[in-house]
Amino acid sequence: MTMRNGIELLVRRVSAIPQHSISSSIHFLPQFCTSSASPSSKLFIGGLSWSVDEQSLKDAFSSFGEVAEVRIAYDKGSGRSRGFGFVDFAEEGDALSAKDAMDGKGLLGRPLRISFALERVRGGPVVVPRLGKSKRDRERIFK
DNA sequence: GATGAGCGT
Repeated sequence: MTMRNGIELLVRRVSAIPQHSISSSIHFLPQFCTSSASPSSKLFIGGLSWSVDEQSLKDAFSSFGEVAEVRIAYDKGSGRSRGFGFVDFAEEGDALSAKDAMDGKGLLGRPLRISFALERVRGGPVVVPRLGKSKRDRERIFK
């Protein structure tokens, strides 16, 4: 568990909690909830044409830097594209410039919707911690 | 031969 993984996990847990009920010490968190500001080398690519495959997606982004991984979400049954995918860059800066340059731009006639990818959760359902009113209870979510 | 926001077989 890296520090950032821990923080992102924490963000996903507290994002469902009304902000006014949370201590002021974590009011900075919403900036991580906005996909546009989340620092990552992996991009979520939405708005893909059904006919875009992983090879053409990689070709469309490889001019911005070394592409470490490309995935397209396919329907389990039919095998058709679900219209979104992921592009992971070796360098975070390349991911940012690719996002800035390609977000809203067309690929095969469809405008791309690009944001930074959420961390894929490899466990079960996320458990939302129950917050109390005491300071000690609030600090429990940092463990 | 379909569909159009979303976060991955």
